[in-house]
Amino acid sequence: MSTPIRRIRRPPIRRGAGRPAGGQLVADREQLLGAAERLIRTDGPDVTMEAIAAASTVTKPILYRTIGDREAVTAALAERFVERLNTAGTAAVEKATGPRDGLRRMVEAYVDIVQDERNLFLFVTAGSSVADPGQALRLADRSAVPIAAQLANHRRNHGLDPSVASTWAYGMIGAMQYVTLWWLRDQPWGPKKLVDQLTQLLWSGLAGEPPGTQSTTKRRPTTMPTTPTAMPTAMPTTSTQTALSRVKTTRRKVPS
Amino acid sequence: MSTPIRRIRRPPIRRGAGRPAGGQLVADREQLLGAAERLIRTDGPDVTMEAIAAASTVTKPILYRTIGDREAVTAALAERFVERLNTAGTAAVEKATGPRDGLRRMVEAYVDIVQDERNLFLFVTAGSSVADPGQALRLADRSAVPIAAQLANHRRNHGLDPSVASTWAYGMIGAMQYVTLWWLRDQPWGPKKLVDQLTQLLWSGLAGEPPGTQSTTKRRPTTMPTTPTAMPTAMPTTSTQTALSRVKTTRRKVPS
DNA sequence: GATAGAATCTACCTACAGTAACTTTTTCGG
DNA sequence: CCGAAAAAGTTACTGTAGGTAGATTCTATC
Repeated sequence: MSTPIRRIRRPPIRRGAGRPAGGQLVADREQLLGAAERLIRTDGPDVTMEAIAAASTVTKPILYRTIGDREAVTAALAERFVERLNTAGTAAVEKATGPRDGLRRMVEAYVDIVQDERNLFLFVTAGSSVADPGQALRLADRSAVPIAAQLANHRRNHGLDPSVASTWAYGMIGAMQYVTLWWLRDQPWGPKKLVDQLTQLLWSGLAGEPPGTQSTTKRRPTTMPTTPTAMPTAMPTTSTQTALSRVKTTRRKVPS
Repeated sequence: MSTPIRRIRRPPIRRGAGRPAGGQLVADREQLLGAAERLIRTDGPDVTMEAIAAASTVTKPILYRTIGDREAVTAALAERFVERLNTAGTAAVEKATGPRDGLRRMVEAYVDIVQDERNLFLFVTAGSSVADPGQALRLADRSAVPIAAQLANHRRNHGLDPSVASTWAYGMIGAMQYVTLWWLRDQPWGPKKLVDQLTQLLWSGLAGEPPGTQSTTKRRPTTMPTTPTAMPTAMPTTSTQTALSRVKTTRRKVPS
C-alpha cells in the first residue's frame, strides 16, 4: 500500500496458447449469455466470472471482451429476463376480460416465471454492487419505462394526471419484487394466494376494498381511529399486538 | 486449486504489539457503529471493513470481534436506521388527523430521513451479497414485522381478512424503497411531489381514485380497452406511445 | 514468403474479506 | 510477591475473485 513497486516480469515462460486453428469466433454474445443462464440455473445465483467463462468453454478474457465486466453480464441477463417477463405478460394479458383481470393475469405470469427461474431472478435482482447503488434498479428500469408509458397514456386518455406514471411504475415493480423475494424465502403459502394478495394490493392500495372486490361499493371514509393503515417504519405504538414486533437480533455469529 | 499445499510459516518476525497499557476497551459496539455511520455519511456507501475499523482508530480484528463480519455490520446499521425511521414515523403519525393523513405524514418522514441520510440509505439497501439473497430483505424484514402486526390488528378489528398483512407490508416497503431509490438517482422533481404521489399510490393502488380523493365515487368497471392498468413487464402492445419504451442499452463499455 | 493484425491463452496483479499467530498487560490463585 | 492463565491488541498473513498484460499462434494481405 505504501510502495507500489512495479515488479519486473522476467521469466518469459510458456504463455498463451494462441489463436485456435479451425474456425471462427469461439463464442458469440448469445452463446455466452445462454451458458451463463444455464450455469446460474443449476449452480445458484452466486457464480464467479471464471465459472461463467468456463461454462461456455472459454477463458475469462474472452468473456470480458465479448460482454464486459460483471456488471455488464448482470445487465445483459437482466435484459433477457425482462424480455421473458414481457412476452409472458403480454400473452397473459391478451386473454384478460378487463383491467383488473389483466393485472391479475400479469401478476400470475410474473410469479410463474420467477418461481421457475428462481436463481436467475435472484441473480438479477440481488447482484448489485455497493459502489454503484443505482444498479439496484437494473431490473426495475427496464420494465418501468414501458409500464410508465402505458400508464401515462391510459391516464391521459381518461383525463387523469399522467405525471404520476413513473412513480407508480417503480412502486409497482418494487412491491412485486419485494413481496416475491420474501415469498420465495419464507414460502408462507402457495403461489395462488400470493397472486391474489398482490393483485388486490396493487389494485386497491392499502385503503383496500371491501370483500365485494368490484369497487364502486360503499366504504366509510374514516375507517380507523387515529392509527394509520400502516407505516413502513416500525410502529409499536398502542397496539394490542406487539408480540410479533420482536425482530430477532441474535444472529451475531462472532468469528473465532 | 488442485493441491492445497499448507505453506509453512517459518520466519517468526515481530508480530503483534500487545495489550495497551492504559485503559479499558478501546471501543464498544455503539462507538464502532457510530464511527461507521459517520464514515459512510462522508465517504459514501462504498466502504471497506478496513476503513470502518480505521474510522474508530481500531484494527480489523477488533471490529470483527466486536461486531462481526461485513454482513453483521450492515445488519447492525440497518437496525439503527430502522430505529430512526420508526421514531420519526411515530412522531409524525401522532399529529395526523386521519388515516390517510397519517400515511402521508409517515411517507414524508421517510423521505426526509432518506434524503438526509442518502449514503446510509444506499449502504443499507444496496449492500447485499449474491451469496445470500435473502439479505436483500434486511431493511424490509425489520420494518415489515411491526407493520404487518399493526395492519393485521387493524384489519381484524374491522372484520377484514388479516392474512394479507405480511404481503402488504412487504409490498409497501418495496414500493417506497424502489420509488425513493429511483427518485434519489434521477431527481425528477422535488420531495413534496414525491410524497404526494407515493401516498396516493399506496393509499388507492393502481385503480386510483378520481380527483375527489374521497373514494365512494363512481368508477367504470372497464376503464380500458383490453390493455390492463399496467404490468411490471415491458409491454409494447398496441399503444399510441412506444417511443418511451426504448430502453437504452448502449452502456457496453467493453474493456480495453 | 514475410509482415501486420486478429484471436486467444496463460499468468499475473490488485483489492478486499477474513483469520492466525504472536506480544504485552492484567489478573488472580497459591 | 510470583508465575501462569486470561485478556486485549496488533501485525502479517491467506484466500478468493475481479480484471488485465503480454506472449503466442493463426489468418489475411502485399
